[in-house]
Formats: sequence, structure tokens, C-alpha cells
Amino acid sequence: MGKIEDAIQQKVFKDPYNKLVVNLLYTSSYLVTSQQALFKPHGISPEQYNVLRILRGQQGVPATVSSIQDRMLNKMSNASRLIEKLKIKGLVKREECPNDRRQVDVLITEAGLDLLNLIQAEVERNNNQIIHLELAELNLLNDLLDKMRG
Amino acid sequence: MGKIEDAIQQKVFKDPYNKLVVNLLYTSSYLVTSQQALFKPHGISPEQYNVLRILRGQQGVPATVSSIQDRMLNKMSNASRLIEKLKIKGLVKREECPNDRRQVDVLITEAGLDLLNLIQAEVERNNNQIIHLELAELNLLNDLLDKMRG
DNA sequence: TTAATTTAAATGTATATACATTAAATACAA
DNA sequence: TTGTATTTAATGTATATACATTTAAATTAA
Repeated sequence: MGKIEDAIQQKVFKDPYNKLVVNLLYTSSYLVTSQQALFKPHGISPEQYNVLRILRGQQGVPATVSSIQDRMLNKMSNASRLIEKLKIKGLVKREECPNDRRQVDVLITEAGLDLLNLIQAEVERNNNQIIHLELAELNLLNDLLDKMRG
Repeated sequence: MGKIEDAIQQKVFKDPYNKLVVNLLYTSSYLVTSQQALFKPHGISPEQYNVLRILRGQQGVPATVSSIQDRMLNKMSNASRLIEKLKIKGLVKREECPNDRRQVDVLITEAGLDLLNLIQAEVERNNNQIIHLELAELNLLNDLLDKMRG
């Protein structure tokens, strides 16, 4: 059993809110650590992977830097520099936005799509290995997280 | 409703595993952002706060750097340097471990305890504000996270 | 129109993190 | 004992993040 009390060797929590905060942060680190190991051979970070997926979801429609920023999982990360890193790797391309020259259109390249396809099977296998839940529990957990944030 | 689909503007997920990963990472960022804002006026980070709580939980018994590392929420963070930062702020003290001179005993100071007490009420109020769940749901969510990690 | 305001992205900079390496002490085997 | 391996913490270093500032373009007001 993976009880949080055992994982971080803390017997007692102030209240269940506090326990939940600790449990969520610990679980997030558990996921990120696993993702980092998975993505590392492919030369990208979890947040870079996330941005590539956002761009793939656009199905050819360009996304501006700020629209990507809004949809990133970590709101504090610097979309501009992250996209620059992806561009250096040839996974995205940047184009001047014709109707507003302040904005920059970002698109995923063929190489970016290829990388996502390559990684996808690994991600699915990994998710199955590290998430020990039935479908009903997965749905319940998703709903509770949504409700939690209000 | 705070559905993850709306929060990151993604209508459809590959499968519920994938949705859960995204939902957990997003929720973690939601919590950390809130914690950072809360702790910032007090000059500490969320992980520094966590280490102070670990040390308070020791009730005067010293903890070694590696035992703190093991119990940190983010396993990758550098306990040695983090403790150095807390020491500079006068919140912890380091002592040579008498029976094993490789190890370093770390203890929370009075100033560290005072800071925790000062912050505690703020943290509890904040948790109540940002976690929109009943007690039964809190317990269920904690149990699902524990089960998820296996 | 000009001038002020707002917006989008990039950049500067200090700190934090990821990860490898080092240095010192201890444990263990030959 | 001596030499090897292991353990603990610190340090080196490259990259990432947090956050403020800057630059350029578009919007709005005078």
C-alpha cells in the first residue's frame, strides 16, 4: 500500500486539507519524475512535451505564444523561451502573425509530430504501469480534482 | 465548474489515464502557485516550508540531510543547498553528527518554529479557500491518490 | 492626427533544479 | 592491517524557473 503517511514518514497531519495538499504535491512529483525519465532519451522535458501536444491538438491552426502560455500546465514557465528551445530542436516553427505583428504564430513541424507519435506508445505503457486504478476510479479521481478546484 | 477540459482548453483526451496525468499536474501547479504567493511575504518557498515542517515533526530529534531528502515532496530538489538557505535565514541550525562525522544533524531553530506558527493560520485559511471539497470527498481523494501510486 | 495606454513577446537577472562529480568518513573484504 | 567499496554531504555546472523590465505594435483617448 502506498499510503502517503509511509511515503514521507509522517504519521499525523494537521487536518485532511493539509494531508491532501501534501498528497497531491507528492503524487505530482511521482508523475513528473517518471515522465522526466521517459522523455529524457528523446531530449525533451515534460512541459515541452505538453506544448507539443497542445500544438498537435491545433490540427494545423497556428497558436500564439500567449495562447500556449494560457494552456500550459505550469502557468509560471516561460512559453517564449520554451518555444525557442523546441525551435532549435526543429520540433516547432515560428511565423510572424500577418494580422497582428506583435503576435507570433507557432506550429508543430513534421519532426515534432513524428516525435509525438514515437513517444506516445511509451507514454501509454508507462501510464498503465504507474497508475494503479480501475476505470471507475480514474473517472472518480478526475471528477474530484475538477470539483476540488471549484 | 472547474473541469480540466475548460481549464486548459482541451476537449478530448487520448484516454482517462492521460486525462488524469494532465489533471494532476495542473492541480499541483494550482496549489503550488497559491502556496508561493502565500509564502513569498515570509521569504520562503513551498519546499522550504515543507522542510521546516519535517524538522518540527522531529520534536527536537535531529534529522540528517539524507533523511530530509527522503521525505521531501520533490525528491529531486537539493536538500543540502536548501538547508543552507534556511540556515542563512536563521530558521535551522546544522551540527556535526557525533557518531558519524559524514552526517550532519539538522534542527529547526526558535525562529523557524515561530515562522511556522505565524504561517500556520494563513495556510489553513488558504487551504479552505482553494479546496472546494467536503470531508468525505477529501478522504476519498486522499485514498484514491494513495491507491493510484500502488 | 498625436500622445497615452494596453498588449504580445522577448530579454535580463537572480534563484532553483537536475544531474554529475568530488571529498571525506565509514564499512567491509582480503 | 590495507585496500576497495559504500555512504554522506557538498560542490560544479548547465538548464529551467520566477519575476521584472524592455521593445515593438496595436488600441484608445484627446
